[in-house]
Amino acid sequence: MDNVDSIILHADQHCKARGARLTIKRKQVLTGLILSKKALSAYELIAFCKETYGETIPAMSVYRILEFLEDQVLVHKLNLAKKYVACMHISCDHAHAAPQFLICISCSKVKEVSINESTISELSETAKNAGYDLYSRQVELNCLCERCVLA
Amino acid sequence: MDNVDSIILHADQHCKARGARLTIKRKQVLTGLILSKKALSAYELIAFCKETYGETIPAMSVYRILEFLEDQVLVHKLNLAKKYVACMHISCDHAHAAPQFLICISCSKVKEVSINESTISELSETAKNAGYDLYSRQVELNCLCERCVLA
DNA sequence: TTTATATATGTTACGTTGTAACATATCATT
DNA sequence: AATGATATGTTACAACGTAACATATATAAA
Repeated sequence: MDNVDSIILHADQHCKARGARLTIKRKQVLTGLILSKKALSAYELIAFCKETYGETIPAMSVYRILEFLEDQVLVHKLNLAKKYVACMHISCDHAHAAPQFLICISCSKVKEVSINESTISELSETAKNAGYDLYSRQVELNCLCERCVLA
Repeated sequence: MDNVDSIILHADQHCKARGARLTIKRKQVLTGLILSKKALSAYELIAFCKETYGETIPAMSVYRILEFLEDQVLVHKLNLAKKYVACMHISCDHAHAAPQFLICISCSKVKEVSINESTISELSETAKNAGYDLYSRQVELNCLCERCVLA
């Protein structure tokens, strides 16, 4: 899988272009998320770095690294699941529509899809009418994936 | 505010009709949520019961009580905020549409509104097309309320 | 190159949310 | 009063997350 390497390289350039640095530890954490088929918690990422690189990154650092990766839009935080996923647009440079995250509550598999503009504006309108402003256009939904819905 | 008492009485009858018991401690916790202008955490409810009734309810019990109240659809759990609110339909018996919770991330004020059937089915369709089944029709959105959006 | 400055990471010590496993108390019925 | 079901208490802990302060590493300027 040197596909990962090319994604990392791309992310590296993306950071440089924004005047930010994708350090080794940041790359390690990001690699964990890219390789994972599911959302991972901060502590699962700590375990990954330990197993894969022999690095013991303290929790505080991992949270800081995840925050950095979020700021670079390389990673999304799933507040519902308290886990993290690599952005599905990490390799394509195009802009990001409002994301809808489908999170399997059984296996943590996550799919990031774009929300219809009409849907997000309906949600936003409904909120507006109630006197609330959407803080984020990210919608997270607890689901069951195809596999888990059978089990 | 004997309005609260009448709500509690109503909830009591609602539970009885379902063969469940609204005990004193359950009433105390529910009262806390009814009186509160905002979503409360389990530990905030423990503090409320301590202050208001002199009861020190252990965390384990409060979580069990909240689960009971959820089962009776008297209370909703806001997974995004890790807090709880009284159901806004607690006094009216009519059925519950898919709820959309607007949560102020600054002050925890929450408004529960019904989602347009079209909106929820769009979300559900999008999920379906991606191979996911919605586990719940509850949508939670981080917002800023009118007051906090100014500050 | 060395110094200064900003950026990144490490350390310690906690706070919050939540639960497993087991014990006891309270209620409803015979 | 005895029994069985329901409700609550106790202890001990796990996971998530951060504040405050210390150190290391990179980058730019002298």
